[in-house]
This record gives sequence, C-alpha cells and structure tokens, in this order.
Amino acid sequence: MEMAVKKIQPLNARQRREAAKQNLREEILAVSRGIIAAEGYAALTMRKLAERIGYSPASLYMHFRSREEIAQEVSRDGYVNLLAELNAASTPHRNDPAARLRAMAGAYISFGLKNPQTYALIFMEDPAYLKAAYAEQREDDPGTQAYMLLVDLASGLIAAGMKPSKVGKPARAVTAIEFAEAIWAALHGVVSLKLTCPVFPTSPAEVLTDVIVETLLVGLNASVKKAPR
Amino acid sequence: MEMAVKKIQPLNARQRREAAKQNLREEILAVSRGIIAAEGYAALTMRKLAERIGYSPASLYMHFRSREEIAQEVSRDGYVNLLAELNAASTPHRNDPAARLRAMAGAYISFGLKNPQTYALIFMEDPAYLKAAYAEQREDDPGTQAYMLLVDLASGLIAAGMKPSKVGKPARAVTAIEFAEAIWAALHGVVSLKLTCPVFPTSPAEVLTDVIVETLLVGLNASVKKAPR
DNA sequence: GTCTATAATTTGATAGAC
DNA sequence: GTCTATCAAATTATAGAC
Repeated sequence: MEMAVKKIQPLNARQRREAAKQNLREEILAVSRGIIAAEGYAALTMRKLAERIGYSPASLYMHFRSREEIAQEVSRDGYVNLLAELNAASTPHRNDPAARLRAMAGAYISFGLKNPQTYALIFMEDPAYLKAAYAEQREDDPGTQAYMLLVDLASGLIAAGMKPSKVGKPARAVTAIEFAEAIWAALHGVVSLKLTCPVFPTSPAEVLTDVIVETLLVGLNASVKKAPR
Repeated sequence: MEMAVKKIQPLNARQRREAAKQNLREEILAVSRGIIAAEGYAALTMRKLAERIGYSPASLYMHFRSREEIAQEVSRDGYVNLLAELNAASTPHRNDPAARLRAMAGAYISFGLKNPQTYALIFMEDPAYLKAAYAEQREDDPGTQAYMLLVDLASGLIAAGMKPSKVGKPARAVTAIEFAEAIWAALHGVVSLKLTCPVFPTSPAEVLTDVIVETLLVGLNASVKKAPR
C-alpha cells in the first residue's frame, strides 16, 4: 500500500528539475520547428527563439550547445515525419512494386511541397552541421531508415523483374542502392526545383513526377517481358 | 588623312572615362566570379571584393547598385557557360534524339559538378534576387535559351516517336514543355543532391544519371515500337 | 537556471572630404 | 571617382549578478 502510494506520488525535487529541464528543451524544439517551418532556417535566431519561449537568449545555451545543435534535432524530427509518410504510402502496396513506387513517390513530393522549409533544412541547407548526424549512421536514425526503405523499394522492383537498364561499359546490372538513389535524386530534383525557382518549372510537381515515374515504369516493364518465366 | 589619324588617336577624356568605368565594372565582375566559384555566394562580401580589386568598398557602389545586382550579373554569366556546354553537346547529335539526350544530360551534370558554387548560385540560392532576371523573359536571355534548348530536345524525342508515358486521368499526352521540365528536374536532382549532401547519395553522379537516362530511354523506345510506321 | 548586459564580429550601405 | 570614416543593424555567444 505504501509502495503503491509512493509510486503515484509527485516527483521529488530532483525529478521535477529534470522534467522541467526536459520540458523546456522540448518547448525550445517545438518553437524552433515552428519558426523553421514558417520562415526557414535562416530566420531561426537565438534572440527570436528566446523571445517566443519567454526566456532570455542566454538560457538557450543551457539546453543546447549552439544553434546548429538545435537544427540537428529539428532535422531529425523532419526525417521522422518523412519516414512516417513514406511508410504509410508503402505499406498498402507490399505486393505490387509498381504501385508502391507510385505511392511513395507521391508521398515524397507531397511531403516536400507541404513542408518546404523543413525539406530545405534537411536536404538543401549547407550540410556542415549535418555531417555529425550522418557520421553516426546508427540503425535507428530516421534518415537512415527512410533511405533503407527506398533501397527496399528498389530491391522489390528488381526482384519482380523490373530492372533498370544496364549501365557502364562493359554493361553491368544496376544495384538496388544505385537504383534507389537514382529514384531519390529524380524526386528530389522535382521538389527542390519547385522550392527554389520562382517561375521554372512551369508544370506542377505532380505532373513532372508522373512523367518521370510512369516513363521509368514503362522502361522497367520492358525488362519484365524479356525475363524468363 | 586627318580623319584617319583622328580615328586612330587615343580616346578623348570622356571616352577614356567611359572605358575606365567599363573596365572596372568588368574587373569587379571577374573577381566576383572568382570569389563565388571558389567560396560560394555567401562569401561574396563587398569588403572582400573591394580589397581584391584594390578599391574601397564605397567605390563598388559607383558601378553596382547592390550586392544582389552583382549576383545577377554573375548568374547570367553562369548561364552563358551552361548554355555553351549544352549547345556543344547538342550540336553533333541533331539527327539522333537519344544520343542527343545522353550528351546533353552528361554536359549538364558535368557543368554542375565542375562549377558547384556557380551552379548553386543559379539554381539553389534563395531566388528573390533572380525574380527580376526571370521577369524579363527576354529572348536573348541565356537562361531562357538553355531552357528552350531543353524543350527542343524534348520535341525532337517526341517527334521521333519517343513519347513519355501518358499521365493524368483521363490519360493525356505529355507536352514537350512538361517532358523537358521533367528531364531537367531529374538531372537537377542528381547535381543538387551531390552538392548538398555530404554522404548520400553514395553512387557517382554519372551512374545515377545513366540509370535515369537509360531507363527512361527504354521506356521511350517502347512507345516507338507501338507507333504506326 | 535565469537574468541583464555586453562582448566581439560581421554585414551592407552611406556621408562628406578631396 | 575614390577615399576615409562610420553608420546602423544584425548575429552568436558569454560573463557575472542574483
């Protein structure tokens, strides 16, 4: 009985301190996400950030070493959301690689267009501050997981006989990693061009994506017909 | 006789002033190109620029309204070079659309990888200062010409029966502009990803380009076989 | 832990002497 | 046209009081 009560009791002083510190850290991140999403990474200044959370600029440095460390965390958070959308698009089409490609491609450009500033932070910002994040290459890193999901998509296409054209001389088969990276690059091109160029391309991102994906699929299907059955 | 001598005579005061002013303007641009090419647009500060040309910062404002105006000129210059390389790649393959696509794609990513900072200035920088340039849409603008060259490439492919897969619902044929922009976006994705991401993609840009271009070509060729002859 | 105050720097752009 | 000197405005980050 006593023990049960004890477990429900409020946190002790030390725990409360820890919780408060954790909460403030989370609030800093939440506000940072908001600023970046609305105005971009360049607009994330320590002064503005401090003002919005109701603390002084100096206090921020109790929770983060630097502005870049905040950017790293926000970036990681963006990867989490991207991964979630890619997973949601991928899951219903486990047994249909072509449909899976269409769905994931749509989810990718949709994410980029709906979260332009976050997308820019992750993929289009000067990458110096991301090196640390990439250097880890931990398996639970959401960016790594999104990457692996793309590789899995490419593997599925290849396994179904939908192989990209051979490349190089002498000609050799394309690996799943190369295939995945090629797909990623093409999609990234659509999103990033839309985000940076004010007038070009004139066509909607969805149309450009369709042109690329559907024409690639025709090319891939050509290899299916030739494959032994 | 007098007249002939007159024509050879040194410039008068006014002409010399004009020439000197023009020369200084060109020197400012040349040094700016160098700084941007070596260190990127962010490193182009008026102080550094003034120091390198041996004038004071204030003097720069006699020749350019602002830093952005310099960026516009350098950007235009980059377009001139890009256009030249695209033209050189295109010309030998006027009668072979597929070979022309391969050559132009190679020239495009080669330009981007060899001139990363200039490429970033043109296509990846915050585009506010480019709006003026784009707004003109003059026919002699090198950027517009490069764009039109791509559209011509797409037109050539389509005319040869190499049509991209239909898109939308109800399905409709892809226009040359959409096709050109899709190709451009995919190539831009390869270059820009290589320039901003330190570790991904792991595959060389040339391989990614090959995967995209060659697989697209298979898809395009599929439409040729179906075409009436 | 949080604050005030400020250091230290860098920037684009300008005023006025010459 | 060019210079010196400086403005005005940002920025990140820190020192020291409380």
